Order: sequence, then C-alpha cells, then structure tokens
Amino acid sequence: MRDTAASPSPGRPLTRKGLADRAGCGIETVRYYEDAGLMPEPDRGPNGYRLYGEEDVRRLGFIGRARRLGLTIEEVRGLLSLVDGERITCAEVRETTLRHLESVRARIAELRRLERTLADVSARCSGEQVPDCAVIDALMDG
Amino acid sequence: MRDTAASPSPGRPLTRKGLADRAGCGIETVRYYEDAGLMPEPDRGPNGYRLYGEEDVRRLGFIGRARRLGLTIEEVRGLLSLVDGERITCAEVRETTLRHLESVRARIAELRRLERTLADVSARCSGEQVPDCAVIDALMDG
DNA sequence: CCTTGACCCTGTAGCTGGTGCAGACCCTAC
DNA sequence: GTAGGGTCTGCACCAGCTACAGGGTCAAGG
Repeated sequence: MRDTAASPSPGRPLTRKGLADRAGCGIETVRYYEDAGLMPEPDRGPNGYRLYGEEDVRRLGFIGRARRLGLTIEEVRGLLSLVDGERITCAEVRETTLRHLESVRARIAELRRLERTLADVSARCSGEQVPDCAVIDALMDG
Repeated sequence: MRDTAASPSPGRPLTRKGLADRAGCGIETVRYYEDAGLMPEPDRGPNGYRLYGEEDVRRLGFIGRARRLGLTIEEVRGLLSLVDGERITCAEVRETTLRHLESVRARIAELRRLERTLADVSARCSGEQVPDCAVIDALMDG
C-alpha cells in the first residue's frame, strides 16, 4: 500500500461522522459496513465513541468507489480479503473486474432491448385523449 | 377491452397455481400482488381456496409484462388504475411509458460510463501473479 | 378405508444495500 | 444551566419478491 502524504493513523482520530464525511457517505452506512464485516471494529474512546484513522478513510473510500462501480458487497468483500490477506495478485483482481465488466455489458444489452420495445410500443400510441391505447393492448394481450 | 376467443371467466375456475402457471410466475408472487393491491381479492370456493378466471390471467399477464419492461410496482399500479377506472386515455399511458423510456436511457448512459471506467481500469492491470494491482490502487487512492 | 403426495391456507422471516428513528447518553459553547 | 449538536444501541422500514412453518384439503392408488 502506498502511503498518502497525510498524517498517519492516530494523529487526531476521526469520529463516525468525520469518517463518513471524508468518505462521502452517511454515518449509518459506516455502521452497516461494520456490521457487514467490510470495515473492522474500530477502537473506542473512553466514552465508547468509535475512533477512526486515515486507514479507515482509505478503506471506506475503496468500498464507496467499488460500490459506485456497481460491485456487490460480496465482490467488495472478496477484493478486501485479497487486500487484507496481503496475498493479493493482480490476476485475481483482474478476474473480479472482468467478470463484473461482463455483467455490466449484459445489463446494457438487456436495457437496450427494453429501450427498443418501449420506443416501439410508445410509437404505436396516438397520444390522443381517447380511451383506447396500443400500449395497454400490447401489455394486456402480449 | 377486446374479447379474446378464450372461454369467459367462470368456465372452470383456476387455482392459484393454475393462474401462476398460465401467467408464468410463482404462486407466492400472486399473493404478493394481491397484498399489494394489484390483483383484486378473488372469490373463494367452499374450502376457502382462491378461484380465478380468464380476467385474472390477463391482468396478471399485464403485470408481468410491465414488470419485465422494468416498470415499478407503483407505475404498474398507475396503469392499472387507469384501466380499472375506464377513464383511461392514450395520452396518460403514453406519459408513463415515455417517462420510463427516459429513465431506461439514463440507466444505459450510466452503465456505459461505468463500462468505460471498468475497461480502462482493467486495461491497466497486468494480470500477472504479482502482489500489486492498478485496479486496487485506483480504488484505494481514487 | 387409509395413505401418499400435491396442492391450498395463513403468518412470518429472509434477501440486498442501506436509511431512519427512538431513547439514551455525552460534550461543548454560551 | 441549558441548548444544540454529536454519539451510542437496537430496531423497523423500503422494493419485490421468495421461502418456510404448521396446518387443512383433495384426488388417486392400493
């Protein structure tokens, strides 16, 4: 792992909201990822408050970016276990990524078929104020 | 509504499974749509069994096709209330359809951006058995 | 007549990926 | 001292189903 120029972990620890803000997610989401085992159990202050460091910001950012790329929680968990285990290889990561790329392409193809159907069906619709519609007929008698 | 050449409603009523099979969905789904108010409360036989007719087959088929086109339950409910109210106009249906078409196109555009990002990121991946991966770096330090 | 197996009924819990709320505590500033 | 923010926990909720438990019913076969 490359080190960022920022301060190392226990400079001044972040609260849950601080972490959430830094990573651009909600505080409940942090807890959810913790429950789901994607984020480790953090240290606690004397008042029981969670304390986070820069590592957590990076990790939560990783999760967020992966999720925004559409990876499932399980896929993210897989990548994180590679990272955590230090036994990460580029080949393994590539496999997850390409598999996901395939599924994205499949979803695009599916949506394009859908788009055509919707365009076709709505083109047959006169759009007038009449109680008779080709869309409804198509759906009812399809 | 156009009449189909099939037998009218109470020829020999269908059971829940019969209806589900005809419409190509599971029997639990039928109950779910009933609870959700998309399907009407059916008549019951003396044993309390639900009894369905051809109208129900058509309606459930309508719901299934609309769902397969990606309409939400709420959108389907909207269309059905137009159908039920008999005050259906082509213009109203067209509006739902076009709005949905827009959202499908937006999803396609979003997925295409995603596809490019994934393709880019995986192209930077050597795919070798080395403990260092451009994908992970991109996600960690993005 | 009895059993087997398929079906039906209801209520309820689970799934994914969070979001939000209640009720309690804590901490800081004014 | 009190107002406001923050934090803690546990829980319920969203879509859109799916599945299971624990019972009842029914038709066919032996």
